[in-house]
Amino acid sequence: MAKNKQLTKRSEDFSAWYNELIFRAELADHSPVRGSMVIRPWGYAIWENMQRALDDMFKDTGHQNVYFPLLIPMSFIEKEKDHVEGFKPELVVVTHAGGKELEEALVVRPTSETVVMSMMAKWIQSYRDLPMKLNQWVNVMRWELRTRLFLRTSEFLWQEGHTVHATAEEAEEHTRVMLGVYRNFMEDWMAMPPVTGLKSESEKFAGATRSYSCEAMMQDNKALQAGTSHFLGQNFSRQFDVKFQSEEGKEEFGWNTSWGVSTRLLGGLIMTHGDDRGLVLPPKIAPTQVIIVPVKDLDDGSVLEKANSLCSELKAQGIRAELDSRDFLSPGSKFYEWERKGVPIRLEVGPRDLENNQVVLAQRVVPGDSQKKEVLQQSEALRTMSKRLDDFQECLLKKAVIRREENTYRGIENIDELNEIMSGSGGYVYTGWSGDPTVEQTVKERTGATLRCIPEKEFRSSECPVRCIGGEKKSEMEVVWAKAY
RNA sequence: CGGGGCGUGGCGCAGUCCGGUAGCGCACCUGCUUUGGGAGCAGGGGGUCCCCGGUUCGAAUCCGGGCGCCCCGACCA
Repeated sequence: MAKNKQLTKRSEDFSAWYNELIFRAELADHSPVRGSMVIRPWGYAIWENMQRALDDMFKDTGHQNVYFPLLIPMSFIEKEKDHVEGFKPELVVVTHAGGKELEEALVVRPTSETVVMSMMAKWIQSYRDLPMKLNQWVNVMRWELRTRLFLRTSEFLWQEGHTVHATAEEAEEHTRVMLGVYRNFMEDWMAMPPVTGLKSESEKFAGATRSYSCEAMMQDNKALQAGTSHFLGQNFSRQFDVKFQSEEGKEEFGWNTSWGVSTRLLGGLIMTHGDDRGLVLPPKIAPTQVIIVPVKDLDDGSVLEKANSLCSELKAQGIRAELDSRDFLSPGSKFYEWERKGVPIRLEVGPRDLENNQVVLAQRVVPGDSQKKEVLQQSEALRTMSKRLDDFQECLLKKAVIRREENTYRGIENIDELNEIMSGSGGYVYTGWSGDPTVEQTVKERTGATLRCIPEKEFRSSECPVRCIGGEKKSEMEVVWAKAY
């Protein structure tokens, strides 16, 4: 009977598992408009926790939040040549308003570099106004032919940071600082360890001089580009006249950066930690960290009373605890529901526990994946809860790092070998590369893998490969290949 | 945009070949009994069968046209 209540297994059909999980965990739903989604309360609560953590990190690195309008004049988008070419196919354009055709079409923002720069040009006079570091939390729209909840929808939520600096060095440095912020956030909060590095010319942001990215490995061994940080050079400054007077009194163009992460991170979260029973949430971003389920209340209501007091005591410790007091569901059905939704720890309280001052504790994930419940003294449960949540968080990160390393291949020297890995289990493959874009193209065509990034030093192999994967030339750098979302 | 599949209570489907009272599971509502891993019994509510047209005494079913969604490819956070 419980058969159709179970998720499709990851091993059977990863993609079906992903979709089902989103519906069953009540994270999101399809909207009436093709390709866009509704984020439901549980999914949005997770996003809010992520936003809060990121926002604090942005503030700590000297940024201020702003809001720029949804509509951007078409002419703005067209100013930067590469930018317009990159975005043109995805633009949603407003041509009519107030019952009349507009004189100039307006674009629903696909990203806001152009409008932000146009305003910054007005606000910046001298080097004393620099650096200017702004961020906004907004929705953006890019018309997509093929969409998937969280991973690729026509409208999505994100933050976009935009900064102006007096020197190229400072801007480049800031680009990397923000890449680091993203990486720390993904590791410390989401337990989703990315490989970070530089994008190749063909993969970089439309309009950027250089793009850096965080590439997180999903459980199907595909890479998810989970955050990007761009050094824009003076490309936008020159088009939008972002000028300042330097200390020496000279007029100069500002140097820009932009960087963003989106609700796509939620897709990454699902595919990093989710299992065949449902979502698994890192405690730090879980809307509910501990769910308390009362089992069979007594006539005097003492079970519910005890459950309630445990909940208050956990809350007093700053733990996000909730009591599930719904009386029309059986305890078992609640267990499944909260597991599906990924709550890290569950406490069960019943008449038996009342007598012995104990409580039954079940963790969503435990080392070794056993599903054993523990019986604890109530005092001990209260005393150790915070540490358990920390350990849980740490355990998820460790598991994810191990999984990434187990599916990483080094010392691969030719396309055939790479192809063999890609047509099998997949994963991250490190090889040498001459820097020749035709090699990149060939690899893509023959293996389905794309050049994810030129990794930062700490990810590189101890010995740099000597041969380019293309075979003919010498290797100039080490790169990471993977199939990608 | 090319290839494939599907549109039937909220969800998942059967019924379509061979036209004849619109069904099943889950969910939902009411009551009683239950409650330590998806409760049981009894009763109940809910459908323009994607849309438009045609054939027919009669269409979910046959014919014509349209629309939508999903999957697979090229483009993308």
